Amino acid sequence: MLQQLTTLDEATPGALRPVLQPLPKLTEAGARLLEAAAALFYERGVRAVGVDLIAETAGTTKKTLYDRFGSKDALVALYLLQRAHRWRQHLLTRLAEGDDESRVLGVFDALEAWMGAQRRGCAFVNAYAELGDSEEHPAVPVIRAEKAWMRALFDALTGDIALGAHVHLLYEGTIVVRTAGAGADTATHAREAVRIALAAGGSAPR
Amino acid sequence: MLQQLTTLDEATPGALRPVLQPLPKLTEAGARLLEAAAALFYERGVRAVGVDLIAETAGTTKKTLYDRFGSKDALVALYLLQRAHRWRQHLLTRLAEGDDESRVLGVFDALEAWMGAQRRGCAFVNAYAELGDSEEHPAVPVIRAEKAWMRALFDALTGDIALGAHVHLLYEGTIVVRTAGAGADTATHAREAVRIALAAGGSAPR
DNA sequence: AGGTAACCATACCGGTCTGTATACTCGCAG
DNA sequence: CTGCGAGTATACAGACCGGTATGGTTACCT
Repeated sequence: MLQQLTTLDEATPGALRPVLQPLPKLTEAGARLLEAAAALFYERGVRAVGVDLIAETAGTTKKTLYDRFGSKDALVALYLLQRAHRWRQHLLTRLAEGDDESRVLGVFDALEAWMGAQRRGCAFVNAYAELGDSEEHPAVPVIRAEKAWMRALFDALTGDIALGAHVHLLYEGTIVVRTAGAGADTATHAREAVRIALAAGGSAPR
Repeated sequence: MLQQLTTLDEATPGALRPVLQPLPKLTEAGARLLEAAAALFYERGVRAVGVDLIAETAGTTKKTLYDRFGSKDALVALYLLQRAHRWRQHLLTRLAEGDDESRVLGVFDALEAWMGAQRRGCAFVNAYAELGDSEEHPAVPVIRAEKAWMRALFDALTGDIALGAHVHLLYEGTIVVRTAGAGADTATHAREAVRIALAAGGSAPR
């Protein structure tokens, strides 16, 4: 089952295939640049962070940045690609060692653990919001692929398309409300909502 | 009931009170500026739009913009305030003339009608994503108030806090998935999810 | 007639943006 | 020992940013 999940991307349409491509190998300074960019992009937003700051934070120069990544847009896309990679690793690790009663609820546990230290919500939603109407930005397919992957995950975990869609809506809603909302009890309500959805879904969670 | 909803803000904590303040009266050029800013902000994002462009689009000057609004930040906050105002008006109008079977589902119908022509998702979530770590931005309380208002609306419509939270998660998730997701069947799945939540909530929708 | 608020037009400020260019050092493999 | 990839350092281009300053022109109100 988990083996199937880790290769879930290959079952998705061709447009989403690149997401599975292994992350490109980076030089030493390149890795520092991506790490610095990721932290800054997530915390302040991709438009609010300039390449000068990224290079300085990484202890290197703009020259190296452009030699390695070509453009800021490409760096943004790679940042999201790496983040998706890490989130899936975190998720699948948690699901592997989760208790058997419900892997679906395990996703929400993993989300809670993941977001515990991160106050800025979903990096993909944030990036999409900032890209505006530039639909041709290289990060857009990465964002869409991430959402499609999560939806496919819930479909697989619940074994039902409607139920998967329901839980996926709860998943995305949870992130939004936890971030921009006020409620501190979001996690509790989300878990209860998932239980209700699963109970009404007819099939027991696998 | 609807009378109660229209004054829902007054029941919220003091911090959210300013949201109820009537929209300030604008001069002629001021109104054009706000209208131009609203369209540009929503379509391209608040950071991507400069005050020069806003003034030019409105057929006026930066001088007038700063005379009327004081700062770009204040203009952003007012843009969101006006948008919240219009969304609530749209929503309450639709709920008033909705069929009796379920006002909760009516919210999702109103959302569908509202978002039909708008491709950029939730203006509040987008703005929050762009503001980054500047928590002192004047738009932040407007955003939080909007989410709190929607949550309070669902609480009132369902008559149950847990159920209101559940439906609110579905509501926020629907916007995200419809925008950044791929699924075209989001509306159908969302309605079905709401029906399940209501059926399991115990109390019939009012 | 006088005052005032609104508006238009234009120029400017310091700063920042992405991206490029030049010149140098270092380690290493052929 | 030579060539080259990688990295450092600095400077610069051209555009754009939010915000300010100056001045002139309506329209309305008392």
